[in-house]
Amino acid sequence: MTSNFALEPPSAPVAPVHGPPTPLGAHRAQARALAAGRLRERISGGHLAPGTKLSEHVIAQELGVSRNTLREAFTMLAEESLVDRVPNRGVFVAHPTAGDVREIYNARRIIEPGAVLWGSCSEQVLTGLWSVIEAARAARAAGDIMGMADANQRFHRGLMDLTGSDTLVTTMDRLLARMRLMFHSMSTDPGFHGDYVDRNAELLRLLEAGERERAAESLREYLSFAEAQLLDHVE
Amino acid sequence: MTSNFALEPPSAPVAPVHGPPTPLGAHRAQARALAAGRLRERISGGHLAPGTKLSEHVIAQELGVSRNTLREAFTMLAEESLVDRVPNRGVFVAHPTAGDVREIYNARRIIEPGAVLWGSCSEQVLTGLWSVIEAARAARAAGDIMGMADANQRFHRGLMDLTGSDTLVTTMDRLLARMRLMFHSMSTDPGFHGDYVDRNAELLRLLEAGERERAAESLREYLSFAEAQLLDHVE
DNA sequence: CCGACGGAGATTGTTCAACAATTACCACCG
DNA sequence: CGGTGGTAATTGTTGAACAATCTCCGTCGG
Repeated sequence: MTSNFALEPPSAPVAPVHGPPTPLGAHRAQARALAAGRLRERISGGHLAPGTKLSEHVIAQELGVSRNTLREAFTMLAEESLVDRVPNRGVFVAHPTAGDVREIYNARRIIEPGAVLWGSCSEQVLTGLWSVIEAARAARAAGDIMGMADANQRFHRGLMDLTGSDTLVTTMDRLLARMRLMFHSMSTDPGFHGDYVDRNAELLRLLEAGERERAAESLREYLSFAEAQLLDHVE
Repeated sequence: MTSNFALEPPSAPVAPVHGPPTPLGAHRAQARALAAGRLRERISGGHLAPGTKLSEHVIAQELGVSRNTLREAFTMLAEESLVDRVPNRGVFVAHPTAGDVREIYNARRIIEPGAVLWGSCSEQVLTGLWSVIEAARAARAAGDIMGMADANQRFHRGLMDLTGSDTLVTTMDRLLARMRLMFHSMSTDPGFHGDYVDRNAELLRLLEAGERERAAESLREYLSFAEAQLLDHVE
């Protein structure tokens, strides 16, 4: 049980070692990532309700992977806060509470206005954002609630492209994935994503006009409003 | 090989299931978290140089865990970007490039000034930050380079407490952990963390005085300066 | 001398089977 | 009706096994 873990030579704490020569081929099936992806889809898609227990034996069989591989997938999803791991009890689809809503919006109220205020507005990113607005309008015209919600999430994710940081894009992706968990319990609510489209468009207009402070402040209000609306539905 | 994955009933996509009854005891040893923690220490502490290959067989033996458990730990560390996983080649201690430096600072230039500009300055957080400044000054007086670097990191981590968001605190923790990987290659540089102490103190003074915009802008300049300095050393 | 070729050995990706510890379920009993 | 005990199921972890892949090294040909 006493593991010394003496990998490095005592005389030279930082040994000069050459890293991964070249990140080449990656053909062999990566069961872990595939399993995690399948579960992610199911969870984000609302096919697995929050709180659902994910039995190792059952899911492993359904996904066609071994229990060990599935456990690695669970480890990934747990790090993404998509599932909760309760020791000796199992893995459960995350069940966001009111506290989680506040937590998520506390984060969004920093990074989204930050991206708007300090990001770099490349032509490419802006046109991308406008195309998302267009998709949202089309969805609204078609009365496609799911499409509106989806476009709204893509818009906020797209804001992170202003930062040029993969870290922030990933952080936002995970935040939005957690939000999706809640949406599926209330997506039937008519007009829930109603005027978001116009507010997003207005935000983008301000941003393009160089009125960043106004855009950021507007976004912060928007987020607080959305948070309050969400908290109402979570009680 | 064809896995249907038909857990949920087709008629009721969102099945009502009760979540984890109560997140109670957690006594049984969690080898995975312990192994990940040990490795995290070794990596962040600079005892494992960037690029070092982490052999499953060797590390598993040294940590006293099975190869499967170690793999779960690797999965955690990979999600934290502390190690790189190269398919069929192995796991390597992350080796930040110049691009990674830019990536990290692009993120920090958003969330840190965001926290300063929009966070809530509770008395508790402010005194905490002042105590970190104090520790930094003590370290500087003692000529303790490591202590200064450590206090500097604790300061920037402490800024995230202004946001009240665990997500952002965790994000910053991971960014700083990646930064540490680079520092160990250059920590001997005299005066590398020299005037950071005073700049942090000035930042905190501005924040306390309610001059948030000035504080945020000052922090952004500071971060760009640090980034440039770091990029010099990475070539 | 140098580079292509090839094969043996080591390492990773994944699975399976097993066991102790813990939990869940349920019948029994006061 | 509530506590109690026991059995079955589940999780945490291990060890061994196997195919696929990579690494290394010696050989051969130019």
